Amino acid sequence: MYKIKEVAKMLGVSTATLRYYEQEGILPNIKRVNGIRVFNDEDFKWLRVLNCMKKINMPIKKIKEYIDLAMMGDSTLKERYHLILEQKEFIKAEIAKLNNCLKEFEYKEWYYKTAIKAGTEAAVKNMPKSSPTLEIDEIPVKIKRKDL
Amino acid sequence: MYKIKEVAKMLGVSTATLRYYEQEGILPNIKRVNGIRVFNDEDFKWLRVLNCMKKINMPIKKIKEYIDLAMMGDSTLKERYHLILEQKEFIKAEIAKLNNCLKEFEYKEWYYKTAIKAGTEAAVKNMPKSSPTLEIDEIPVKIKRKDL
DNA sequence: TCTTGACTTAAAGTCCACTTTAACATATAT
DNA sequence: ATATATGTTAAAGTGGACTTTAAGTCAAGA
Repeated sequence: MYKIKEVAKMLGVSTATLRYYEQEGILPNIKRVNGIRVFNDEDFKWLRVLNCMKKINMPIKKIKEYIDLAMMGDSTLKERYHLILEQKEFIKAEIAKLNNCLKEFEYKEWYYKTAIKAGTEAAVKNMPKSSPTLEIDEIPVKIKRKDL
Repeated sequence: MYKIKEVAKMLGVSTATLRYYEQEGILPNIKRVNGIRVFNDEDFKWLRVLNCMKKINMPIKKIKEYIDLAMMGDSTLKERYHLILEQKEFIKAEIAKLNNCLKEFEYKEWYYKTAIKAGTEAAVKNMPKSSPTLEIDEIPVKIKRKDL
C-alpha cells in the first residue's frame, strides 16, 4: 500500500502526472484513506498495462475508451479483444520501423568512425555505396498515431 | 526534382509541415526556382535521416543541433559521432521496451481469447499465473525523451 | 481574359500532455 | 506548540509540434 509520492518515484513520473491521469479517467478506482490516495496491488497491475499503452503513444482518450469498455463487463470482451489486437499489430510495425532507424544510425556510426579516422568527411563521401549496413533507400511513409 | 506537394505526398506529411521544418532549420539548403522550393537527391537523403530522427522522437531542437554541427564541418566530427552513438543506444533501449510491451499485449490477446471462449472474464481471472507469455512483473521506470 | 490550382510568407490558432500555482488540510518531527 | 512535509482540489499556464488562416504571386488551361 503506497501513497502517491512513492508510486510516482517508482514509476519515474511526477505526482501531478498521476493525479492528472486519475482526473482523465485512465487511473480509475484508486481508494482513499482520509481523502488520501492509496495504491494497492490491483492499481499496480493496471499501472503496468497503462505504462505499455503510454509507451506506444496511445492517446489518453483511446486508453479511456478501453477502460470504459472494461467497466461495462463481459459484453465488451470482443471489442476489447479487437482493440488489443490492433495495438499489438501497431507495436510490431513500430518495432520494425525502429529497427530500420537503428540501421540508419549504425550506418552513421560507421560513417563518422571512418571520417574521424581519415580526419575528414570528404573521404567517406567519396566512397560510393560504401556502407556496410545500409541498404534501404526509400523513405517510409508516415502513418499518424491517431489513425489507430 | 520535386515540388513541395509531391514530396509531402511521398512522405505522408503535409506541405505545411515541410515548410515548418524548413523554418525551424531542420530541412536546410532547399533550393528555390522562381521562389519555389525544389527538392533534389541530397534533400531526399537528408529526409530519410530526418525521418529516423523524428521516428525516435528527437526534439526538433536536438535535430537542429546536429545540423548546426554538421554545418561547421570536420571540426565537429567527434561531437556528431557521440550524438549519433547516444541516439543509437536510445533506439536499442526503446526497441527492448517495445518488445516488453508487445509481450504484455500478447498476454492480453490470450486473456481475451480465453475469456471470449469461456463467455466471461471471471473464468480467466480465476486461473492463477495463467499466462503463457507474461513473466515480467515490474513496471519499468520512465525515462523522459528530453534527457537524451 | 479569367479562373483554377499550386506555390509563397507571416502570424495566429489548436491540440495534447502535462506542469505550475494557489489555497488549504493533515500528519509527523523537534 | 510549531515548523516541515505531504497530501488535497481547481484552475491556469506551458511547450512542442504542428495546422490554419489570410493575403498575395504566378503559370497553365478554357
